[in-house]
Amino acid sequence: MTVRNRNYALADQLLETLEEQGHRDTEPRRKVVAAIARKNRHFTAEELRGELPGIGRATVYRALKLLVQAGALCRVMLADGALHYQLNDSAHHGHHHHLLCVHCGESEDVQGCDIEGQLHSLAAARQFQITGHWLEVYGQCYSCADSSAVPA
Amino acid sequence: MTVRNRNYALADQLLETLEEQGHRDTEPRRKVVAAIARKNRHFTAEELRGELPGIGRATVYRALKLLVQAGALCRVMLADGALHYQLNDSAHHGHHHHLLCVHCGESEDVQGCDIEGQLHSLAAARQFQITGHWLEVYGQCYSCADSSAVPA
DNA sequence: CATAAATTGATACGGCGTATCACTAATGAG
DNA sequence: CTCATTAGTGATACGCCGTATCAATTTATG
Repeated sequence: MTVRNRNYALADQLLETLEEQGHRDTEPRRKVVAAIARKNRHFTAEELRGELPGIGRATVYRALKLLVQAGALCRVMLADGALHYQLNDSAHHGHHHHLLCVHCGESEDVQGCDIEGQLHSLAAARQFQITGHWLEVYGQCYSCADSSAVPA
Repeated sequence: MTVRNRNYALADQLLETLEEQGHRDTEPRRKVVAAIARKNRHFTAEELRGELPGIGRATVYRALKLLVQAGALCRVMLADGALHYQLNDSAHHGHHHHLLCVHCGESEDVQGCDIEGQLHSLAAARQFQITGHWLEVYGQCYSCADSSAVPA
């Protein structure tokens, strides 16, 4: 499957997700979703908007919100506090975390971590009922750590 | 020690911390620090500012930034995305996390959690070098969970 | 095709933090 | 103590980001 086709398929899938939630299939929405499907890393709302001249700001933000609600996108907080969006791997639609490379911006999903369990046992001791949490992990991915090592 | 005296002592301690960092002891700064010392829960910059009429906005924000840098305050992200500030317990100046009650706003510090260790072993398997992380835990504290239970 | 309902996008607003810059206050040397 | 240096102040304005509003448009559906 070519990149072009993969993106088309993904875009269609995203649109379909929205339709399943009762949202209409509109021309601007199609364009927003297509632009998102082309992304291979996390992005900001404004970045996306810049790629969609002629489409209103509110429309872009609305689409992002709907996709987050539908679970197709997730919000990622970068180390500098900037909010980014990232396509959810279809295998990772549930709750997961990210290893964010502060160097190249790559992110890896973390699924099988037992942080929940640990938090709950910790909270139980204090009779605190956990309803949710937010975790971001920052660092360097393999290739960035490798290339920055031993510059001499 | 009375509450009043405790607050004075804390304010002095905060000012001293700033002076150790090479910052001057100024009248506006003193007032900001005093207002912070009076806080017994997390607060927003604007909330603090509201309590300091006559003091410039920039001054309040600058003081907050300095205190965060000095480790006397920490930034807390609430579940709704609002950034709050919270006095660091002098025993908790190092890295720690919070259990935030979304009901009453109380927060409890979490020190002895092994999340770091867990993250590192997880990252090691992917050759990802962790340099930092951000974790907030949301839920209900004991008294809020208690009072909201069995309303009948 | 006609109607009802959702969507769009221009505009404006609001929150939040920071840059600028002339003015003021604190500090330290003499 | 006095003066010069330097940090700090605060009014203002700016910029980013997200959202409310609302008239006009488009979509879905009977």
